[in-house]
Amino acid sequence: MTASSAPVRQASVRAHNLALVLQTVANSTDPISRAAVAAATGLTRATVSALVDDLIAGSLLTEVDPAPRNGAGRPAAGLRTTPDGPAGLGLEINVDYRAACVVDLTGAVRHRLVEPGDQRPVDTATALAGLARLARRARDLAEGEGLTLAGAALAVPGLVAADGIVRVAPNLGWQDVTVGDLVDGLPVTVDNEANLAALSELGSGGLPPSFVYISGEIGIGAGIVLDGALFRGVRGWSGEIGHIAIDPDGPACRCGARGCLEQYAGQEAMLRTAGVAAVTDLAGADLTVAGRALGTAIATVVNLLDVDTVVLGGIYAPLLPRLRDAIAGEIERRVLTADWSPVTLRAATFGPDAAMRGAAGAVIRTVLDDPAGWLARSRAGR
Amino acid sequence: MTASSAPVRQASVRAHNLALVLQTVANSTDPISRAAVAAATGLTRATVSALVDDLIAGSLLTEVDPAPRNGAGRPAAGLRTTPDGPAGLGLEINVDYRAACVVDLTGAVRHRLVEPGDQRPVDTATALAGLARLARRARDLAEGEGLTLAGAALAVPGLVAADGIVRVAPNLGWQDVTVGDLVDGLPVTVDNEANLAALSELGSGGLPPSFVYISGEIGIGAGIVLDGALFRGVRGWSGEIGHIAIDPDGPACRCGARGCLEQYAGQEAMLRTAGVAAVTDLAGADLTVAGRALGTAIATVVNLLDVDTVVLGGIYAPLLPRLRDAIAGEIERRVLTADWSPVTLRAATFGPDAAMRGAAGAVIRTVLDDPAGWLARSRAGR
DNA sequence: CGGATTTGTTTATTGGTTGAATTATTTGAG
DNA sequence: CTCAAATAATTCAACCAATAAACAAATCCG
Repeated sequence: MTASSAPVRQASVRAHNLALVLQTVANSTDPISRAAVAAATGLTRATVSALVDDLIAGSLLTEVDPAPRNGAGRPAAGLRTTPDGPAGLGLEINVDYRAACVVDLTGAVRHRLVEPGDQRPVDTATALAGLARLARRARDLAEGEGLTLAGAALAVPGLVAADGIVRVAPNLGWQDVTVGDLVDGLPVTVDNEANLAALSELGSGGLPPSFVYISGEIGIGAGIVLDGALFRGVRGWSGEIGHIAIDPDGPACRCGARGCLEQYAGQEAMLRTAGVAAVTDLAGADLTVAGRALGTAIATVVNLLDVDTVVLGGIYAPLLPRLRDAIAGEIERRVLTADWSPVTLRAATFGPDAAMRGAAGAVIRTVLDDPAGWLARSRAGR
Repeated sequence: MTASSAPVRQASVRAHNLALVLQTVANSTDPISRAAVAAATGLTRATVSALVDDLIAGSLLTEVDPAPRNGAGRPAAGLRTTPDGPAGLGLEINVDYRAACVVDLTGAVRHRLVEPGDQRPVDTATALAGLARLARRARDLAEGEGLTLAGAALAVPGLVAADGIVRVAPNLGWQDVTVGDLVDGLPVTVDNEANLAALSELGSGGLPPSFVYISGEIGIGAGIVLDGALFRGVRGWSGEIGHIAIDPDGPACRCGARGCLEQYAGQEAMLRTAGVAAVTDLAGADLTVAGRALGTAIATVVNLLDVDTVVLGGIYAPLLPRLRDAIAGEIERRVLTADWSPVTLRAATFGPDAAMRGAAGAVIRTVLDDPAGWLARSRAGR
């Protein structure tokens, strides 16, 4: 059944159009008038006005001075998303730091807290307690500025099941961890680091609605974005690109198989191959082996999913100039359709903050996607 | 922007609920009452009655004797999709035959025409003319029974761009072919054979909403179904699994690369490895090499997409018993999450007719997905 | 035979968009 | 300086579709 098996009533019409108007305003770089929103969406000006009234009353939009216009006519009132409305709390825990940030509806990062420190020796409960402390600090900062947190999202370097339980995060030593209540009462969703980083790239603009983000860290993960939405797979662990087979008889991998991509293009493999100790030293090294393996893997992804853009993040982003030729060569050779449709390789725009920003962005996206729900919840007092 | 950038008016509400009711009836095995539809959809009985009236007037539904029920109460009137309403024309052209079938709204195959014969020596125009002749014969048969063709779909063993142009079908010798008007005025969509075969499996029921169908013919293709819908990729050529790399230094492939899956598990490679001449002889051969390669490829797909069901079609379907161990072994070894979430391997239920049936099914699916549009078009006379 | 029960229809109400008319505010021409 | 033209936003009656509740129809069971 394709017709999303839920009945539609008039209230859903309003909910949909409310989201449509809000997103039209949010996606516009300049302040935009009600009339322009009407033209962009296909709704009438009357309807847009009514919807905008609701959004302003619920402090999701504000009127600002419009972009100056020339010619006759009554000047428009500009609309923008409010910086004072709901905000998203983005959290990240990784091998050598934990971090939090608060992003408002306009997309601006209002606060950013980073606590370096090896998280590995710490046991899970202590790690979660530290994360909760950090999250509460961020919440206090946000509420001190009059922001209302709409929720929190946590980026984890591991496999996260659809129900939010962390099945395994090898580099943190986590196994079957339920994150639970970090900040009293605030709903927390948990997701894979690469997935959330992909979302942050999507939000950065300038990318097509379908692309694959590849995150190079100790492990290698991919966030798959199809038609503007994250593709999580049936159970939540799509994008495990680090363990696709490059050579069936290649070196043994910690996963038990042989010749996984990670054994060629993972951080440790690259350091070993280059014979250097620090990631920064890779900038001068010969990365052909890693680049070809990565290119083979990307060719596989493109053959399967027919995406035309691949974003390289994590340690790959700064190394892309040295990796590009080897990757592009394999794509050229192995992608069946490379002749008609070139594949664009891009370095990620956000550095190490990508996952954390994506997490915060995922929260504000829930508001942008369902403003009616948010208005109802915030009217119900909270 | 996620809110599918189209405004919603009242008419869209009706269109959506019309589709919801129609699909609820279509998905029910037994005749179903208006009250049961209301219970299943969450609409009120009054609304369902009004919608059903429209669907009956437009001859998409008919009243039939209900499934017998015990207990008190007024007996229900049963609802079924009509066998006399719109029908879909499914077409297929392949290396050694062309075929057509007509499927009605109930899913029954009303007519089936197969013309064996090598299509390769024939030039494109002649091949299309032959296809058009076949299609018109099928149409005449359908119209002779009072059916109205809602459209046609053509399955092609090759790469089909989103605009319906066949970029290349190597085994037919086609290149940049526009199919155009086969049956005067009837809209024809063109799609890849594996994609349409996957749709026919989806329609057969008993499958989860997300799975991958792998078609083994001369080439190897995959149809990717995510959440009940075919995933076609950005430009239309997703699922090119035949050319993902199994061994970067393997045998040269006709695509120019080395070690593609097709060189291990394609029909010709399997015959060569087994040292037999006919596909039927493979049933007694050792297929470990092909099975392991296929298993490696499937493991890659599962790692990337996190699907839990893989359907094997084409020549793989009858060979699955001999392939299964090798495939399952590679999946076990290479799928990171194999421990928690087993991958189900299935043989396809439809044999060589799969693509053709899927094509016809794709047409009737357009009616099931948008009955309002169909009613408007058929009211406008046609 | 009559109450209970379930199906299906009728009718008034509600909610949300539309379209036309109206008001508001500017530019520019005479 | 005033008035017409132009553009923005609001108001209001009309319309459409779903809902809720009452009602009619048809059966079962005691």
